[in-house]
Amino acid sequence: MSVLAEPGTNDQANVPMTTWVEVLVDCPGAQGIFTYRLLPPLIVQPGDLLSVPFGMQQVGAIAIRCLEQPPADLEAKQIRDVDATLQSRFFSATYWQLLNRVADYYCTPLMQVVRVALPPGLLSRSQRRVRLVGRKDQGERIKDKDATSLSLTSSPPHPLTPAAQQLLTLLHASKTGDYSWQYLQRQCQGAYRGLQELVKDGLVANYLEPPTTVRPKQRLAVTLVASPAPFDLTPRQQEILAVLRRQGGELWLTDLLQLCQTSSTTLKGLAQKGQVVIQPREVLRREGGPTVTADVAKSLTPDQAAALEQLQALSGFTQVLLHGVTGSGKTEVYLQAIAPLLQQGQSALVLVPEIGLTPQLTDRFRARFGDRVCVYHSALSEGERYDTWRQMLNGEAQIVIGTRSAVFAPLPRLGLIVLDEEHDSSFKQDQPAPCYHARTVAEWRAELEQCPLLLGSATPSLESWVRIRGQGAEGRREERGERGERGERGEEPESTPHLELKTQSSLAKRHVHKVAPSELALLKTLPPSFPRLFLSLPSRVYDRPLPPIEVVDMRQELHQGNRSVFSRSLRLALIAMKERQQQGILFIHRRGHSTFVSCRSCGYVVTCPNCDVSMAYHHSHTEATPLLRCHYCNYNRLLPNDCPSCQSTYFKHFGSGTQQIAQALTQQFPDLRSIRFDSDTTRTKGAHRALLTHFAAGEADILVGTQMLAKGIDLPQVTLVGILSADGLLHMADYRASERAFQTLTQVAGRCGRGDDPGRVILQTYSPEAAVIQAVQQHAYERFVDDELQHRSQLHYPPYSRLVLLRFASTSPVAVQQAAERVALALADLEAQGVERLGPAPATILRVARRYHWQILLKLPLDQPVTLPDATALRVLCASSVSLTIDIDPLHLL
DNA sequence: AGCACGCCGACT
DNA sequence: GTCGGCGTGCTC
Repeated sequence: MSVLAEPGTNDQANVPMTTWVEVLVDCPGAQGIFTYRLLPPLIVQPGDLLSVPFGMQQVGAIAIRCLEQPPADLEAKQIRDVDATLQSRFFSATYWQLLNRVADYYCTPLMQVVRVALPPGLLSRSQRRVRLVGRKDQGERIKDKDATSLSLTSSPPHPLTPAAQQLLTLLHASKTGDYSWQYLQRQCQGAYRGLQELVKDGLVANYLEPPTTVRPKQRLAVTLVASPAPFDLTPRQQEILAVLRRQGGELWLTDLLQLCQTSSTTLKGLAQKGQVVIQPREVLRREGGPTVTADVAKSLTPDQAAALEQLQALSGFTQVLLHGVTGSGKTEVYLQAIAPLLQQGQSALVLVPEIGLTPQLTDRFRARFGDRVCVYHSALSEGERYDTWRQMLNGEAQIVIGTRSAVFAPLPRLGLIVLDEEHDSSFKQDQPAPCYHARTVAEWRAELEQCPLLLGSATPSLESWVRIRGQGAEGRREERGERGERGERGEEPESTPHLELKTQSSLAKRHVHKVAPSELALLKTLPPSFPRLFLSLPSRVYDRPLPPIEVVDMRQELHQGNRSVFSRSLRLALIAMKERQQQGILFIHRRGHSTFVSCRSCGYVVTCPNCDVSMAYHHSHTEATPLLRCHYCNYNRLLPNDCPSCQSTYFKHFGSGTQQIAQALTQQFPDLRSIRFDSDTTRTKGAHRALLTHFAAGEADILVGTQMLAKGIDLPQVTLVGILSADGLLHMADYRASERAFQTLTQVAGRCGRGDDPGRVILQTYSPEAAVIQAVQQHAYERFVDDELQHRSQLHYPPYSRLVLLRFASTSPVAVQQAAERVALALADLEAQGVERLGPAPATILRVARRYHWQILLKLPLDQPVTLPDATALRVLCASSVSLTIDIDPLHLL
């Protein structure tokens, strides 16, 4: 029983008789609008997701506009029929505006944005497959006289070419005698010719598998029907009815079968006699977290109470920055801000950097709000994601906790969006387009939905800081970008559900095969003035102090003869910690064992065959086979015994990673038990939670890990944090290196002293005089921000400019370079508009996974509009082997 | 994205 | 001469 309206069930009478529909198809390179015909039983409205035939295949599409007449410029025979409705009525007017804005700003075709907004699998396409004909198990046995020709051993009408033979062998090897055409093409040279031959001989069939869309999961339920008992019931049947009655009259078929030890035939008999009804029911696949004990609102500190009060006084769109030091109880503020909304029937969206890292946050929400909390992230199975998404459409107020893609969750009546740890860079997508930042999208969404956006962090990003607090301590510069007119976007007339959905620019120019705007419209928009609010939680709950941070100069350690990775301070602190039966955290910047392996004799360094990087040494325990792993493409190889270059046996590894530290720890502190917490040990589903649970249960004394430790985990027993070396973070060739270092170090330091026992932090470094280290030590966020903003402003980096990164990639080193140079030429006249161009230049790591990378970085001024060439126009300049990605507001300039 | 149609090098 | 490579172009 679907909770969603079926197409055309409600106001059918109001809908004009439309028999044609204009759609956007899910096919890269097929931008623009296509018209389809609707055959009578189908009724479609703008925003419905459809399945349509397109060329040779079957693809997903979105209805944009309904027509009462076929377009004049198309012949009737050119128009094909809509195949089916996949999902009806899910784009509200504001939601549609949001998607358009994202597509527009990030220079992405609208359909790509729709794709990230939908659960995966909803828009699937048909697949070309090849299968053996006449296999016994396929019940398609061919007449006897032909049977000999089907056997692999006997000869077909004529000898097969090698390609055909190879295909046949492949197919015979498969259990089903069936492969996707794509797979066969990869496996076999000249596959196309071979296939034609085999099809002609009738040995294989080439067919199109229809799209397999995710659907609601159905289970058979057995329901008792009140009816006079007939006389012919067997004792077994009577028994079953009795069981069913005792269980409340309704059970899942499988449960009933198990309970009664009976067969479905027996049940069918009962159904035939009208005693029960067996019918499919929709079930929700939901990720069932562990059951948590309910809790109630905690009493608030004065700071928390003040923040909450101001939050609750808000109405409409306001951007709020909640700057709360580590351990200041931001989560409790979120929880109490959401509680009344829920009671008023409003929903809330909570975005977190990585859901696996914060099982505790999810647990707290579940404890407070029970099953009105849903999690939504990419680690869910396709079915779970689909069901959760679909359930949001049913209109019940709820809370969704999710990672960046959840910013598109179709929640009804949004009352609040929370972005926790808003400084975290995983809110930015940098792999497939659209390269969106969830914070940016959340801002638009909050504006469109007229609700507050709450950004929370102990170390806010400079962008958010400047946006909400203004230009910095001395009212810096000429107040760039602060006095823009209000963006016109918010004032667009809202389309009503029965009107067409507007795509920003496409409808006017049908058959111009571009939906992309002719310029990067966003870049012309100055930051509009908007309501904003700054909230601060300057101290920890229960007046717990922030942990003192002791900076240890590792150069001094070395001078005084300590060559260990543990300074004397850290060593003593570890021993003291163990004595007091407390727990600690050791932070290392790098996973694996050591950074690279090289030959002492000739200097040869083992590098990845696919990428221009050295391979990392991985050695989990003494008996394990040592491996070399590329951290860029995950290529693995065995550690060679001797140098591949000079055959010397002096092979040594340099630098230290989590594995090595964990080993050193067990060597030097045999009674300290440690758990490694990095992306190697947490790769599997639920591993985060499991490791944290073990640690919390006291099964280890020390958690050894990487960046992951910095992400909001709350472990009250931890009293010691050791930062093995801060230097790896400091010396990154990136304008954000300082900001990131400050954030990571502050966050890691903030993991201790969250319980009743005070904490302490030992920060080891070779550059104790670095400004970042000083600022971290003194918990001086604002001073750090002011200094950093000075630098950014001098160098015209964000937030005093906006960056656009053009990334070129290709397997051909020549083609990428040419493409980058040609595009650079095309961008030459931007200088007149005040744009700074850096590059074209080879990327820091030229080759990753066998692809060569070049890039161009543009710095756009904030105070003057810029018109960039159209994205598709730039792509035309590149050879077809070159892919061009446009990354707006990139975070990583690798 | 697929898949077709259409133009140039190594084979019968 | 043809076969068979894959470089452009279209899909309502």
